[in-house]
Amino acid sequence: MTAIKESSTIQENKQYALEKCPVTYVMEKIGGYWKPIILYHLSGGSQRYSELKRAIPAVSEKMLIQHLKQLEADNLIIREAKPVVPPFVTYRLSPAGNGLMPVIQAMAEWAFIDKENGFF
Amino acid sequence: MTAIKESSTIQENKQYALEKCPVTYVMEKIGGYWKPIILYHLSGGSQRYSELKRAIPAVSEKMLIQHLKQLEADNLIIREAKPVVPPFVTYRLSPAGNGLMPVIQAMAEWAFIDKENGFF
DNA sequence: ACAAGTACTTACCCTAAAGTATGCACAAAT
DNA sequence: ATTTGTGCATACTTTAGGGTAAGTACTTGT
Repeated sequence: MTAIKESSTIQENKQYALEKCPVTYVMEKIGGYWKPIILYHLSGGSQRYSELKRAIPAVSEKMLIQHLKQLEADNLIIREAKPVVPPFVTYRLSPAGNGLMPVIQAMAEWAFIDKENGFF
Repeated sequence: MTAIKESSTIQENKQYALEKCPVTYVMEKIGGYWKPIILYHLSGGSQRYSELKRAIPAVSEKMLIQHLKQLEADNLIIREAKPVVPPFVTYRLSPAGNGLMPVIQAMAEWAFIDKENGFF
């Protein structure tokens, strides 16, 4: 699963910055490139693993589960597996994950405004 | 300045995803770990380079200028240099950068709520 | 008998991003 | 005369993140 290493200078410094800057705190949780994108795709309701995979073709399977596991560990999403075969696993937002929707929404809105204005 | 390479599989795939997912679009602009943090510190008004440095001690100088240059290139911040010595350079949000404030605000708010609920 | 679909896991490798360190130009202060 | 501060640039190394590929277990469809 390629765990994330914890020590090194940046990790320690981050620890310090965490207490000062709320945005830093958020970046620790959804700072990766893919996490906000995954959360966005879950904003419409629960999705199966394979649905997410198809919805985000740019992400490799490894990255997808890795980030799903991390999001689950951070209590942002909830995994539900039905004990059938073939497997049937769905992911959905937790209450805490739902609390992030204003962030994701704001992102989506800004993207549209930005495109309208031709800033790209 | 260590420029960012453009090609490779992920870049091409991102290109595709860009047209489908607004959040992906946003991540291309402020997806790095530091960018939202920098923007947050500029939300209170213009800051000198050295002020930013002190405000975000966890970031190395290299990362700081690198991201400031990228943010400037993406028209999210504006650099102003007074031709004096020692140099006097300030950074502030551009109109487009200001449009991102709802995102940053939403992040900050979520961080506070999350901490209150003891989700960490 | 074989392929296909599901939700992963694991291993190996490679590269982009970040760390570290140093240099620069110039002026004011000590 | 040396140090201090400013806003960077540049080289050199390390590491974390991601790519690719293969395997697993079990069932349904052909």
